[in-house]
Amino acid sequence: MTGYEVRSVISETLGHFWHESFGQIYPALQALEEAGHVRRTGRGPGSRRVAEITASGRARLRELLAEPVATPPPRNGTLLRLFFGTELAPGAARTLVDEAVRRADEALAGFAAVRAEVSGDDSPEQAFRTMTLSYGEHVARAQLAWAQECRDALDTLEATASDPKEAPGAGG
Amino acid sequence: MTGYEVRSVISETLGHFWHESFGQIYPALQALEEAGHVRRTGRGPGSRRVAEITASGRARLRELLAEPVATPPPRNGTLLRLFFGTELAPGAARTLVDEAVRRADEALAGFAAVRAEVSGDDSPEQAFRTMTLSYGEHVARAQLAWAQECRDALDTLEATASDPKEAPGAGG
DNA sequence: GTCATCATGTAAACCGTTACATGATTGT
DNA sequence: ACAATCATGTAACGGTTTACATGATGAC
Repeated sequence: MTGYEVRSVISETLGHFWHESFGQIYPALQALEEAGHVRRTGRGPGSRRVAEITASGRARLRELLAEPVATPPPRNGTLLRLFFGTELAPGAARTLVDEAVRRADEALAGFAAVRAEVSGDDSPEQAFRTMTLSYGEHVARAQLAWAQECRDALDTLEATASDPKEAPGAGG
Repeated sequence: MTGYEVRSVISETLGHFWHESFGQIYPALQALEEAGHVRRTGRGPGSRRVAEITASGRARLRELLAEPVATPPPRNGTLLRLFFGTELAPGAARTLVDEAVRRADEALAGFAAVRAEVSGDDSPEQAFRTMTLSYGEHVARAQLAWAQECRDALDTLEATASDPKEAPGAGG
């Protein structure tokens, strides 16, 4: 694969849970070549340099995969804004929730397409790929359910705000 | 609040979706003071410098909260390792899933404690706080359901690997 | 007295994105 | 011709963590 192809495959196949930019990939490829973890051809047509993993590269991959999972500090911009909901302009909270729905719907549509592609294959590789896919589906569905709950909560909030004396749901 | 307290409140209240380190907080507090967005007392007992938000600070907060939500490129270490499941040592995939279960269980326990604390209050602030809490709960439950699915898939994978001729679930 | 916690700050290191610079190939 | 895409790289910039340095307060 070329560096360019590495990036395509990452965004197409791991896109919903991983990301690498060219600024990471090309220097990494050079370092890996120097370390003997990949072999690269000279420049071919279109300046392409095809890289191939070596035995030591595969060993290094296994080493890295065996390292403990790093859980980076969370930063969820939607929740941060929602937390400060009382400082938001009217309707802004609802917009945030609507955007979350749109993102989750889009994600689910993408996952459905991949599902259709990979179904029928029962190799171990596909089993593992299906697990990562399923994670995305579960989380996206959870986000949709949560968003619906939020919409209801925002309805209640608006109702009580415009009609402070009434108990919510008691009509008016 | 002191910078130290800001950090405590962030990790206690927003901990499941946001994080700030001292290296961010203290320089930020200085910049905010210079910009007139916070007012700070001189050094009190224990060297504490108490900061308070100003009107312009609150305006700035609203400005920042109105900015579009940035969605950083995803990087999920667990899924990355699982994707390369065939390169993993035997049992490593299961360990990853088990760890995910432990993390989700811990998170849910923490959420339950907060739920108990904030229940009964129906102020707008609490409504928004409950939304962020509920997000954590929905996602954590989705992760648990996913993990159970993964365990089943790993069982099937191990069964077919040790007994390649048998159809999965046909007994033997 | 000493330990944990409260408290403030600085600086180096790290990681990663983004913008830039450049050029080949392919389709229209 | 020209645009889109393929392709490789470098460098600046920005945000964050981590480590370090320092000291007060309160509990035991």
